[in-house]
Amino acid sequence: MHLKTDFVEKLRNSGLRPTKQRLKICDALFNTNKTFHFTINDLVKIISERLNEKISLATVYNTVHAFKKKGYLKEIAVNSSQTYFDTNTSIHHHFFDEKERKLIDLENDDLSPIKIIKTIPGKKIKSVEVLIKIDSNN
Amino acid sequence: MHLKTDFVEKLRNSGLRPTKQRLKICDALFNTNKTFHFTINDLVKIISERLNEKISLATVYNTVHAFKKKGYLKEIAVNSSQTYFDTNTSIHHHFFDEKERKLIDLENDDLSPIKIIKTIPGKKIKSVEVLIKIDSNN
DNA sequence: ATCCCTGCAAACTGTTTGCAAGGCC
DNA sequence: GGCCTTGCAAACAGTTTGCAGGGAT
Repeated sequence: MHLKTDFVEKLRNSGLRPTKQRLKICDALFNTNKTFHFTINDLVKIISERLNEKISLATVYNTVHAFKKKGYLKEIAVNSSQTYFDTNTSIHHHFFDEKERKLIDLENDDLSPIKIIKTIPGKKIKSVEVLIKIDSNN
Repeated sequence: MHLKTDFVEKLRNSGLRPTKQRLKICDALFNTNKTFHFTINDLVKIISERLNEKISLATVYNTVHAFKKKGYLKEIAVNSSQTYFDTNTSIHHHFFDEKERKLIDLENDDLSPIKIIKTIPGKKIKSVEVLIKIDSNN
């Protein structure tokens, strides 16, 4: 588990002031061993329900974007109605459960390696994302 | 190239009435040998600029969704700010040029085959999408 | 003291919906 | 005639922005 002082340092090191709100958001996002996936809405709910705190929506957006820019969060393209974020910033891929509207990590071994043969002149690859949509059997 | 009567039949066969608006949209989307990628906005522009026609936004949305439901269009998850559609409904993957905001098809040979080892109990795979974001070299 | 950050409300973008008028069968 | 479709405007959801007050350094 992480200590509050870790977060303070983490923020300071990235040039972000360790405000009360940002520390709460760190607490909600990173104070766990496992990575997780969330929308802004999820995060607001977690903050208000689990941490019993109220942080302005604008601040949550600001902070999530700041964290993304600093590389602490990754954005996942799922569909156009909601933006999903992932606390696991390493290269990995996802299942998306359409019914539950939830992302599930794929480990490296869960997928054959992806080799891209085609290249586009003057362009370089920035990211490779595999999204596997799943649904109930019935 | 397609004849107008082809579109009339196509629509009728899928239980959609061949209205003037839908035929125009067919004309804009399918009257070409090559597949293409578009947002609703792109489509509205094409209709008004190239075909010199004005179709209500609601109708464009209705029609695109109807075509998608009938399997004539595929939706591509790129990011959360805009929905992209593809007239190529076969299984294939994409580059997304972040600067140009444009999709580029990958042919089957352009990518190593994707094997998914992991399974989720009670769930089946509905689709597999690979999105490769690219950007300028400099 | 300075500059950054927060919170509120208003604004904005892309999309959906309700409903009356019109078009297809 | 009956039902489907269109078009407009209003509504809506998620996100962004402007700005005044508050907090960190």
